[in-house]
Amino acid sequence: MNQQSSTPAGEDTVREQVVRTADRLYYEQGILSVGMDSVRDAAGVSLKRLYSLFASKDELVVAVLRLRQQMLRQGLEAHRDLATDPRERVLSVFDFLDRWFGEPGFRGCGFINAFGELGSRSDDVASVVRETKVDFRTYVEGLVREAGGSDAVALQVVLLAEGAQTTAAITGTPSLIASSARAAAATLLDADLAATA
Amino acid sequence: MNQQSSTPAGEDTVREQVVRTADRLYYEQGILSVGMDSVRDAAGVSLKRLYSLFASKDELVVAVLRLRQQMLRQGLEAHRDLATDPRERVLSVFDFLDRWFGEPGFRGCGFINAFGELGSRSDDVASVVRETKVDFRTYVEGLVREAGGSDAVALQVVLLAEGAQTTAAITGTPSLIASSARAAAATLLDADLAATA
DNA sequence: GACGACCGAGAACGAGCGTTCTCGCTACGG
DNA sequence: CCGTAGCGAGAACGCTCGTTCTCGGTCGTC
Repeated sequence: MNQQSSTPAGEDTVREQVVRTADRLYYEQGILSVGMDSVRDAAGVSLKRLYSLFASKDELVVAVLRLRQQMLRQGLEAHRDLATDPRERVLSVFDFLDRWFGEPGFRGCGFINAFGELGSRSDDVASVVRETKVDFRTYVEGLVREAGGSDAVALQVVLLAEGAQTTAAITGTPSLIASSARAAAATLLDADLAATA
Repeated sequence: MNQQSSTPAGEDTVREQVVRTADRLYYEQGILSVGMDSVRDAAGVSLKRLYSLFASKDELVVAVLRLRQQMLRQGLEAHRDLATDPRERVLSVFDFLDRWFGEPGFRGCGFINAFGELGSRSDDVASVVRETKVDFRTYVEGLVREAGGSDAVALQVVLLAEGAQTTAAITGTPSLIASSARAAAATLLDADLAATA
């Protein structure tokens, strides 16, 4: 009990801690394989407290996905901000993916996994996943526009990124996948710029 | 009882009928949401018979995925054989996808869905999915080679196809996705041919 | 110092489901 | 005509897991 708790800030911290713990377990083992008991044990809170923070497992899952969405966004933006050239800023998406794929414990896109596990059972989960994918597409469209590209090529870049994630997850040998997708995106972007010029 | 049964051929037919029925239910509702009872009801066989044909649900799932792999292959080849130009034969992959995405009840790639649901629980299922994806990649590499393209561009075509499936499944609005991926593949293939020429 | 509200730990409950068991019928062989 | 093997229908069992309940202790308050 190293938490003073009982302050509103303490509550927020506990909630965040639970979400982070659940995210890790869910991503490692799959959402359906991780029961509330496991979350309780790993997060060190009681079931009662768990259910006072989240009315149901569904709500916890949604909170986890929202956190993950936020972290995804931050990772993308961090890599984007390393580049100044608009073309490079588009391609930074694949640098981010490359780095991610190489991390130990990479198990594919958490949103796609969640959709596969729960998409047909929970409308809330399906909505959050869809929302995230729309966000990602909008993000890429922004970068591509700044590079002078069309929304059509932005969609193609999105398809490459999604395909890279799926393929990296399933084959388990993601070494060349992100760089291959990056090269494809560069070719498509350059062709689009040449065509609309 | 319109089956004379007791002949080996009859057994095969029953088995096939069960696999087909399970495939439909699994694809529509997700594998985890369909119990053996539902398969029994829909296929019109007893549980005993079900378990005499398949030792476990896992075995049934693997059989379903193998059937689906076969049907996928046949669909791809049917579209491929409509074209004679090697470049068009590569792009026929996306004509197949376009047609598939437009079908009522399209719910994404059954293998990716199965992997999301069971990949972390059943090694057999994970293996079959991986195997299918490797097969697909090999198939595309064959087509691309005949068009004079490299394996590198073949991988890029695969990434586009995978990304199209994922995106079409999650957004639920697959109208422009396959044609967009097709155009991207054409651009990449042409660029590769020009580069290696 | 006593009382009451709160909270953690874990038991308990109920539903879903994979798998097996039981029972009764049917059909075939002697 | 009888016995028996096989099979279909569905009950039953055991496990998992989401959710709720119970019990005991603790801490703040009068």
